[in-house]
Amino acid sequence: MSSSSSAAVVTAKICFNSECKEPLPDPLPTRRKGWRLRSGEIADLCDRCSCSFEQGNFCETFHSDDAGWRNCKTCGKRVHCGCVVSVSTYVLLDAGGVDCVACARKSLVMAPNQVASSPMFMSQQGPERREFPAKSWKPVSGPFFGQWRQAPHMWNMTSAQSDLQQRLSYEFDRPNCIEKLAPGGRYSILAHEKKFENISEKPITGNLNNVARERYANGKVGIDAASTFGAYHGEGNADTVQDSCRLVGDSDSVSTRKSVNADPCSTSSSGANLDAHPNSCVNSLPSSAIKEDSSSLGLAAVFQSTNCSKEPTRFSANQSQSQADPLSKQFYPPSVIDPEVQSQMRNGKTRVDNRTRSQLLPRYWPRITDQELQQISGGGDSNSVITPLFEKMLSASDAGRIGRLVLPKKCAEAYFPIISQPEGLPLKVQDASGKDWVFQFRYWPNNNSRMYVLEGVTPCIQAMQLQAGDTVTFSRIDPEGKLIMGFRKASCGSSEQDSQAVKSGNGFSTPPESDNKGTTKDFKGNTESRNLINTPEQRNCSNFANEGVLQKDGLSARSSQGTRRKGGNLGSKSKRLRIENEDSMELKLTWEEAQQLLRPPPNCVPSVVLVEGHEFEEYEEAPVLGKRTYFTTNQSGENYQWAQCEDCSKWRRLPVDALLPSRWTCSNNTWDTERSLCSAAQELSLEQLAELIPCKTGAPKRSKVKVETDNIEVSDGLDTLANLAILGEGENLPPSSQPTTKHPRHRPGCTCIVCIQPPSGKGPKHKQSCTCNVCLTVKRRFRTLMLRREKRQSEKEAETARKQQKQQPNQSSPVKAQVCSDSLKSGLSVNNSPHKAMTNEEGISDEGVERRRASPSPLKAPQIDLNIQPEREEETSPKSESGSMMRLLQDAAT
DNA sequence: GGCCCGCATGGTT
DNA sequence: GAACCATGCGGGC
Repeated sequence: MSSSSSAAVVTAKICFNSECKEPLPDPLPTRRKGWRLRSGEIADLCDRCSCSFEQGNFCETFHSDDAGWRNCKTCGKRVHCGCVVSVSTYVLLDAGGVDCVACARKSLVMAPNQVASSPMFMSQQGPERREFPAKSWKPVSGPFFGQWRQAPHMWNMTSAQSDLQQRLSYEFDRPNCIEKLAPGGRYSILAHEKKFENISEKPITGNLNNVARERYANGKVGIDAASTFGAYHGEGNADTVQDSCRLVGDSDSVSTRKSVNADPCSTSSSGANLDAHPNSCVNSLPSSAIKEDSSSLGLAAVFQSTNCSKEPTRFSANQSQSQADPLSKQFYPPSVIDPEVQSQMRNGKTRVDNRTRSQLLPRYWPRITDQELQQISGGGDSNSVITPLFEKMLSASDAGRIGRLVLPKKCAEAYFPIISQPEGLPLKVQDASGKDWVFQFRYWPNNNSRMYVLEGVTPCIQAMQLQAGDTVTFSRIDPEGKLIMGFRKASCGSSEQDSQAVKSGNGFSTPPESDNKGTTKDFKGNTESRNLINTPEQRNCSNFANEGVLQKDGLSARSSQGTRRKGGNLGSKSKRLRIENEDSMELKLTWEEAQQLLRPPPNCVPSVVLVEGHEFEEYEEAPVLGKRTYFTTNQSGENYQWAQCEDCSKWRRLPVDALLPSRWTCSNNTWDTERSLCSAAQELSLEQLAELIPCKTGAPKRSKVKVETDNIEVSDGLDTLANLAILGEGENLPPSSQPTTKHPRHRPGCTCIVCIQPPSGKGPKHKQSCTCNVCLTVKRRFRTLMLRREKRQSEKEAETARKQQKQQPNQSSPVKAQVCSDSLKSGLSVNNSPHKAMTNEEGISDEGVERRRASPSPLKAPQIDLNIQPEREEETSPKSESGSMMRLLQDAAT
């Protein structure tokens, strides 16, 4: 970006200063300060002129006799207002006259009536306001409180200045940013001034002022880059962006238009557009440019209204290219900016952006196309300048019902108002349809840091029909400073598109942001990527979906995929999800099995307690894990159990009440001395055992193992339970014999039946007063099932009873009293019993209840038989006792 | 019991 | 190893 590259316009190798024209070495040894030419290039100056320019006395040196000198209204200092060199050293005052930039800055900072707020601020009052001493923005009263206007005295500032004001309000005043600035960063007006020292060599005419005043008079606020650009070029009364664009386009080069129109490689400062290199097309970017740190986080673009887009010069020469070139349609993180431009930006833009930018994860870099931007601001002010800020792919929790969108910290701190209180601020955000949403921007303290969230996003998320994996984008429209929220659906991205996107690799729109390494080549071959955007399918997908910045293209899909964390951030920290869906299922199943392995603690004498009339053995110690056995009944009805030797794997028949340790061998077979040695033959063949023990045949749920491998299955269950036990205590005990005082549903020390009840139903039992979840569930479930069954049984009877009731209406009351009495006897609370509730609610007649007293229902018994399985009894015989308490408890436990 | 709020936890970068 | 951030979880309503 030197004059040598535009020799047609600028005489190469001589100082650009017409007053000097000193020959320049070729090539220039170092980069020198100079102002920006209309072509976007920087005037090359000799050492002396460059030094003078840099020191700010260029005009005094070379233009002292020229017209345009004025005095600062505040300090009286002479200010040259007649040339581009000094264009950024003064500020036009509303009441006329000028202020030198130093005084302007003072007033900017000091003016008490110009306490700036975030353009997005809703609350114009309040403590948060203190955090915005920045000074150039203030709210404009009116219905659209989200719109902000530049302070009147600054209205004549350049767009870059105005943009600076905005960024100042967000960044400059942040302590951290100040801190970053401290080492020499000049993130101040002067910083921007510096940049605008490079505007153009063409002398400024009065048009600039006129333009500014006209815009002021017309109520137009802020001067965008385009108008400024036109004005700076003295192209006449560039009153609007369109005008300026046209003027620029009429007289300027394609590169100029590109710099204004399509070059996204500009900073958040509108003025950065002016800095765009004429060849700043990403295609031409050297790879080094990509690797270089950018100088700005924000990406500014002059929004071109639809009518403006009709301007032939707006898109004219560029239009086809623009449409054909996705890169020209997209906004790129500054890292793709021409390194020279970056250098320029660095000169003027401070290190804040550099640092912020470098700290921002690529996944948050905005990937908004200007197509989207146009949609964002569709119908908006054509003067608007859209600055894509950042984007974020919605996580499951973001898109969930909680309504909290977690904001990347860096992004929140860079682009949203500073908040000092966790309560934060209401933040007004406009979606692309123009609908305003108000979110609460706040934070939570988190590990000596902050976690920023937007609360209340659910309605917006739902309105946009977003879900996890979709991407929301945040942009800012200047000069209003409105926050714009767009979105991009991930669902539309097809694999084909993805592959195309991969092939095209069009810069930041496609690569997985986590992969910076790919960005270099990603900036090549973007034509293909643009075609991708314009495919009919994509157009369909890119329908604005009635408002959103909807880019259902492969780019976004890839982006979404790319942003996905390892293991995916969709559906949550997927590991947890996997545990829930897979491991926990496995755990649950093995737990069911493991319950059958529980044994009463050794050398522990139980105490007998009554639970609703039933005796339970209470052990002071938690149960231990025993060996799994299988209960069978022979033809004579005799019950016994089968256990497998740990050593020889032979099956031994044992008494039904035998309780085996976790490791049981033939030598422990005290019940059958003939088979107390592994050498002894097995009583039954494996085939016979397979028939005898159903679980060996695969009939039960998890009996997919053969007899020979059954111990493995048992071991699995043991291990599972042992692991659970290990979580709690018993480090010195072998896993299989550790007390199981911890398991998923219970607390340490729990003595509920699940923890202590052996599979046989014998041994430890829970307290009558036990209030563990399982016991309560058992009771509740029992009652519910009983009542359900009772209800069904009595429905027919109830009908008959009603008929009888009609005939004998006076008999109902005594019956009801009797029911209550029975309920009390049964140990159920009358008042709280679901029995009563259901009875009453379901309208079961008293007659029916009375009849139930005579039925074989367990409720009629004085005490509940917890061993009853009403579900099975419904299907079989009410008197069936086949169900076990353990089964019921297991059902309840699961 | 459900929802919301605020914080804690822990996986990921 | 620190920071970030997605999500879990407990308490309050």
